[in-house]
Parts: sequence; C-alpha cells; structure tokens
Amino acid sequence: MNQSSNIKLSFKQKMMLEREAQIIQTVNGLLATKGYDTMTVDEIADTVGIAKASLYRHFPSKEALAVAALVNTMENGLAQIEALNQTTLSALNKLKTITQWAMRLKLNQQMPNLPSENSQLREHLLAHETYMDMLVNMSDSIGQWIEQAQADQQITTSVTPLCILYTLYAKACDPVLGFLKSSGLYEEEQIIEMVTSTCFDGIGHPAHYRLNE
Amino acid sequence: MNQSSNIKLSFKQKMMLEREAQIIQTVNGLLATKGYDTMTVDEIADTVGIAKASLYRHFPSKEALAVAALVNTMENGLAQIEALNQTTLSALNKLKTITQWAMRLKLNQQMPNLPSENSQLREHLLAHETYMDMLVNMSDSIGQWIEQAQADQQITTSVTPLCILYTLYAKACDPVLGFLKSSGLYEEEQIIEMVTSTCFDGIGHPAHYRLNE
DNA sequence: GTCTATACCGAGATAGAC
DNA sequence: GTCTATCTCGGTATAGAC
Repeated sequence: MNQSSNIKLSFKQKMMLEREAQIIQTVNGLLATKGYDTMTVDEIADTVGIAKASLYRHFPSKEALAVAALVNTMENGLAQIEALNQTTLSALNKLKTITQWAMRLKLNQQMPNLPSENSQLREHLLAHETYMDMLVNMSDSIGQWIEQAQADQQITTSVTPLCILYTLYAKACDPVLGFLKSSGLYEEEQIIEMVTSTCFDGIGHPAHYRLNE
Repeated sequence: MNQSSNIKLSFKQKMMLEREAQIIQTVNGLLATKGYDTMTVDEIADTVGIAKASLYRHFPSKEALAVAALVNTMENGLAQIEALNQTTLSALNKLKTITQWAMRLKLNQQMPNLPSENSQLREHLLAHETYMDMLVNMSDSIGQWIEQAQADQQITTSVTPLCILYTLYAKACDPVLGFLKSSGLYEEEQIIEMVTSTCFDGIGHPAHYRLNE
C-alpha cells in the first residue's frame, strides 16, 4: 500500500493497487450505507468478489479496512481544498463549495459515517498519525477561510469560528439529505440547494432579506 | 406494561412498573451514547443491576427494549408539544423551544440515536403502529407551527415546510452539540444558544442584520 | 420474578493447500 | 495471492432451579 511514490511498478503491483482501490471503494459504500458496526467483512468480500481470506492479505483487520477508507476520503477532501485555494473565489464561496462537495458524497452514499462516540474505531483513528495530520490540516485550511469570511463580513461573527467549523463538518453526515432524497420529491441539486440555504441563510428569516449572493 | 390506565395496582405491580421505567432509562442512555448495535444486553442488565434472564421477563428481545425506549422518548416529546400548544407563544418560539428541548436531551445523552438507514430495528419501528402514530402526530403538530410561522413571515419560505421539518428533527441528533461539549470551551446553555443561532439565523449573515427576536 | 448455567449462532480472523 | 474449511469468541436468547 501507499507505493504511489515509486516510479516503476510491475504489472502485478499495479493489479494489486487496482484491487485495493476497488476494496476501498466497496468499504466506503458500506460504511456510508450501513455504518461500521453493521457492515460485515463477508459482505465486503462478496461485493468485491474475492474470498474473505484474500481480503486479509491486503488489510490486517476490519478496522484497518475502515481506516483506509476514511483516509482515502480525507485525501480527496484535502485535494478539493487545495484546488479551491488555487482559485480566486471568495472565502464564503470556498466554504460553500467544499460543503457542497461533502454533501454530494453523502447523497451518493460515498461519505463514510463517522463512528459514534463510543467506539474502538474512534480510538484507532485518534492514534492514526497520518489521519490526524490530515484532519488538522483540513481544519486549519477551512478555519482560515472562516476567519477570512468573518473579516470580510461575509458570515456571522455571533458564533465562534470553532462552532462554524463543526457546523460545516456536520453537513457531511447530515441525515436531512437522505430524508429529502427518500421523500422522492426533489432532484439531487434541489436538495443541495435547500440544505445549503438552511445552513448559510438559516430558516429564521424571510427570503427577501438575504444579503449575500 | 402500559397498565397506567388501570385504577388499582398492587404493590408488586407498582414495583414492576418502577423497574421497567428504570430499564427504559438505562436503555435510553446506552442508546444515546453507544447506539443500538454497540450496546449489549449484558451491559443493560449490569447497569440496571439484575440478571440478563430477568430482563427477558420484562421485554422479549433486544429490539423490544430499544423500541420501548424510543416510544418513551416520543411520548415525552408529544407531551412537550401539547404543553406548548397551551401557551400563547408565537409559532416561531414554539419551534425554537421544542428544538431546544431535543437538543438538551441530546447534550445530556438521553436522546436515543435513531438507527441508521440499513437496520432491522428500523423495519421494526416502521411496523410499530403506536410509534408510527406518534411520529405522524408529532410531524403534524410541528408542521402546523411551521406553516403558521411562514404565514406570519417569521421564518423563510424559500425552502419547503418538509425541508424545515427534517432540519429541525435533525437537531435531535446533531453531532455539533457533542463536539462543542467535548471541546470543554462552553457551558451547556452557550452551546444551545450557538446551535440555535446557526439553525435559525444561519451562518451566512453578519450578526447585526438579524431580524427576529 | 430472579438467579446460574448453557445452548446457539453470527462474525472476525486464521490454517493450509494450490 | 487466492481459495475452502475451520477456529474462536462475544453476544442473543433460553432452560431450569429456587
């Protein structure tokens, strides 16, 4: 794993990486739909189409599988953030864009459910240096956008930056997205629009008093 | 169970109801902290202080235990709603109050985590007539408040009532509450204030442009 | 109605052949 | 590196005595 920095890879090694990517995708989907506890290793193996014992040649445990999926999602998020930092978008629009990216993943059931408070998986994550580094990194970047947007008077200063950061993170697992989808009344983009609106504009103001846009 | 309508109860029956209330409280707490899958029946029995087999004299299965806890919480919620309907509060303030009631439960780890999408528990709940009746009931009541508040121009009409309803329901399991609490930076009431603000006012407007209060 | 002891099974993980 | 078969353990549920 993680040999992407090597220059030359044999055919077999490429196949290996391919398969691992396939496994991670599967785990991601199961983590998004069923959650860590409900998902079984048999299920992963069946979905990928290999034997369970073969899975364990790639990853040493169920937890390692979940961690790999979470790390992968985190990498993708950081790539999105880097790309946004190359643009000239306002801080507010960067915040909206990254939030919507997360919401689209969630809607398409590719955003792994974070483990709830009491979980060995959580302990494992906290001890995972790479993951924690990436999390700090991401929080730093988004935190800078938040402070910039506050300085530019684009977002409220009546709650702390930390509260705003958590609020945006929470959109990655917002059950409202799934509820609205399963109601069958709205298209995906409508749902994204509505939830973005409730998040940034709030529900407590008549529409025509909106300031930004 | 559910013999509260009977006039006369023997001492033994009272003890029985007392014990069941105690069990339900315990399940509620475990459901709130660990979730259905992670929580074990042994744990429930140990916490209550009786043998596992005795638990099964009161409730036929783990699922029944969870359902009883959920029904209990739902009853409490409906009682809150009834009480609010006896007041002269504005529709907006009724919405805020019931939302804050739910958030306080969550903060004190007494709000059971709803089972995620793929779960047998969810199936059981959908088949549970009493529970579903209460859920419809609750949604009707809150839905009326939402429409009233929209008619009074107290809340936005730029998203549908259904979206608002789901958004408020989601506050009952908002992870932001736990995050802010475990940061150790805020008192409980500050947290309630902040999350209420992000919900109703949104994060996308400078504070001094607030309209309602 | 409460207990101790146990049946039973699902799921994580491993052995060992190819 | 993949497979089939198996071990092991934890957790739901039950038996049967008091």
